[in-house]
Amino acid sequence: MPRPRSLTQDQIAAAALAVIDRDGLAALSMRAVATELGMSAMALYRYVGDRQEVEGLVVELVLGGVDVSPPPGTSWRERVTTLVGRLRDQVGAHPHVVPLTMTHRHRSAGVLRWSEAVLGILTEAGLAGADRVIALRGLLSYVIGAVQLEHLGPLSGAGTTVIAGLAPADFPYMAETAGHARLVGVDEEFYGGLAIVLRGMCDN
Amino acid sequence: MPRPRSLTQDQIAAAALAVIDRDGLAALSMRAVATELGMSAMALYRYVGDRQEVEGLVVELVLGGVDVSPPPGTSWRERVTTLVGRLRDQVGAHPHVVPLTMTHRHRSAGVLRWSEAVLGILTEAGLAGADRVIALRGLLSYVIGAVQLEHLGPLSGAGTTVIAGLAPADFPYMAETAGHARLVGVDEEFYGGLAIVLRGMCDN
DNA sequence: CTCGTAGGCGTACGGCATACACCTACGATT
DNA sequence: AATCGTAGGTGTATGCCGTACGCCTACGAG
Repeated sequence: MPRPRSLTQDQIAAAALAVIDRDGLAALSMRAVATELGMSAMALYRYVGDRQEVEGLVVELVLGGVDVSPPPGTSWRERVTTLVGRLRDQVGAHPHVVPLTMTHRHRSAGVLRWSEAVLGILTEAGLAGADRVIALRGLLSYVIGAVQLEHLGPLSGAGTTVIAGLAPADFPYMAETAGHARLVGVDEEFYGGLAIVLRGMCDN
Repeated sequence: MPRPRSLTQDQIAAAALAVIDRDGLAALSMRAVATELGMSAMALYRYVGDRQEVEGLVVELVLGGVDVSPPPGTSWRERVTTLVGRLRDQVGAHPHVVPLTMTHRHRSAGVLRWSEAVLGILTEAGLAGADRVIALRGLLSYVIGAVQLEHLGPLSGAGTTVIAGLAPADFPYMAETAGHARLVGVDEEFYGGLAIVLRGMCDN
């Protein structure tokens, strides 16, 4: 009966994501999102309960965009690798939202869809019961950790600074490893780690 | 010559951790830490540059407390498992700091010491070069992800809410897995996933 | 005993999330 | 076509936050 809505939650999510992509996560505020939409800050509260909900919408926008259709691939490992890679790419396209993805991951329907797809493949691989639970959880753990390691890692080489200022002689393995690490590309590292997890998951 | 310092960075870290443990991460503020120490907020700035540095000190306090002395154990897998378990326990003792550990992990000398110890064991296991880089990174990814999954998971069952409100029929595997998941304890889940990673890391 | 240094504090500013009261645009009803 | 109740949008205000700045003063070296 009354005045119709002029905004959708998707538009709010898109505006918030635009702010984050452009100005960084620290710049995300109700005021900034409202400005992005050409409205007053308080108008947003007709559509969301609070700032946390906006963050949740952003995560859903990013994670919900992952294609979970059955991927091609001869082996189940290849297919899981494809799904994992798609998730990684989607997050990688918006690196600033990484810290949000963990705090809000559990509320995302997108993650649920993705997990469902992965579970289907794991089932085909012969996993069931507790083994399958642990395998999914292990895989999810690896992906979450690896994405973070990749995107909120050194952050302008601060990590190297710590190493350098801390008597390299006391950390012979780390020093040597750092040398090798520079030769290993981020993709190789990510998919290499993934291969480890998939290899350990079951025998066939 | 002048007035001596009355505070150490450790005391600041301990005070901040006390605030976090008692009132949650959201309650961490310069004012709260200062009150905890019986000082004015601005007095803290004689010891730290900004709030981020306080957060870093907290992370270092938590992560630096991990015992990295060579653990007993017959196989290298058992020894790595011990080190990983110690790290998990330390974080588990202060669950509210979990979100901080990722943002500040790369600046922590404690993580460096831990990594060094793990690298030593991996080397004994016969790993070297790029393989060892990838193995360490994979292990770290798993630990980071698993700890997060464990501690900022459902958060009062919000995750289950999403599943329940989203047509369980569309997620047959998830529904079935949720049933099994309830029977798998958090420890079993964590160490089961870890075993997967360790199994896939090398052959011997 | 004196004095320079640096510790500690009070105040203030700009920005944040958001509660609340208000005005008003609008579609359903007459 | 006129009316009216509802709900959208806004302005204002409150109480937090981090932190810049300038002051006072406790202190140890001389």
